[in-house]
Amino acid sequence: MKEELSDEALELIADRFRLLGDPTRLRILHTLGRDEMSVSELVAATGAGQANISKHLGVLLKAGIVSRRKEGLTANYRVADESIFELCDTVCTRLKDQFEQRRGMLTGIV
Amino acid sequence: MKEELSDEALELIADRFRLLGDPTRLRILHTLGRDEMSVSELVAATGAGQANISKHLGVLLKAGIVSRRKEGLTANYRVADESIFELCDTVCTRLKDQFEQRRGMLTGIV
DNA sequence: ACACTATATTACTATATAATTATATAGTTG
DNA sequence: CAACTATATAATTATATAGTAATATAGTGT
Repeated sequence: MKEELSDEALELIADRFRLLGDPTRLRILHTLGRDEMSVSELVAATGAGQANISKHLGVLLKAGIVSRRKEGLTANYRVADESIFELCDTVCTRLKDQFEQRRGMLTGIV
Repeated sequence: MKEELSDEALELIADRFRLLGDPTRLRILHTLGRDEMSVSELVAATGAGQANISKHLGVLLKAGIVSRRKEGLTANYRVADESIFELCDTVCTRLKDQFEQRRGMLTGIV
């Protein structure tokens, strides 16, 4: 039996994928890794603008992918949803396989 | 040691996530499931326009997520990259957990 | 050859959103 | 309180892309 997925459910899932479909957000998440970092640390580490980083962090926070801990003036973020690492690993592995396979299609020609 | 991910690598991974970040494409993939279907079958099953389905299938094909088998006039597609099911399951499970957790935050108030 | 059908492509419109600049907010220090 | 700092927000611009209508392409049957 195939479950019926409603349009709303598909929207929710698509939203989550779209969230991960931005290089700057992936850069933020990869830079954070398992550590906690402040906005300015992320700005320094990624080279992106402060407003841009703040906005992306806001998006990730609202989606529950990161958590925020305020401490005085600084805001410290950390990855709250570790499943994103699994997702990225799956995608990365699959992409490597795919390139390997496509490379294989061309060997023996030259 | 944390691997350094280049901007190009992040782009590739983000591209893949962005590909999955569209409800219509998710609908197509979910409708396909493990079966092979023609474009017109997909059009009928999803309710989307023919041109739209064709375009999305083209995108998915170029990305290697589906494969195409032409048979006379009809084009039959099937999911070629089963890892997408794993990705969707992971996201879906995580979203459910998240909603359950957020629901828990509100219980006992009313 | 002609009509018909299935799919792909093109051109267009509308919408979403990433990046940036400027500004607001709020905590800190003198 | 004034100056300073860190972060967030608003407004703007530019770009990407989803959906659609029209058309092209190509296989099928008469």
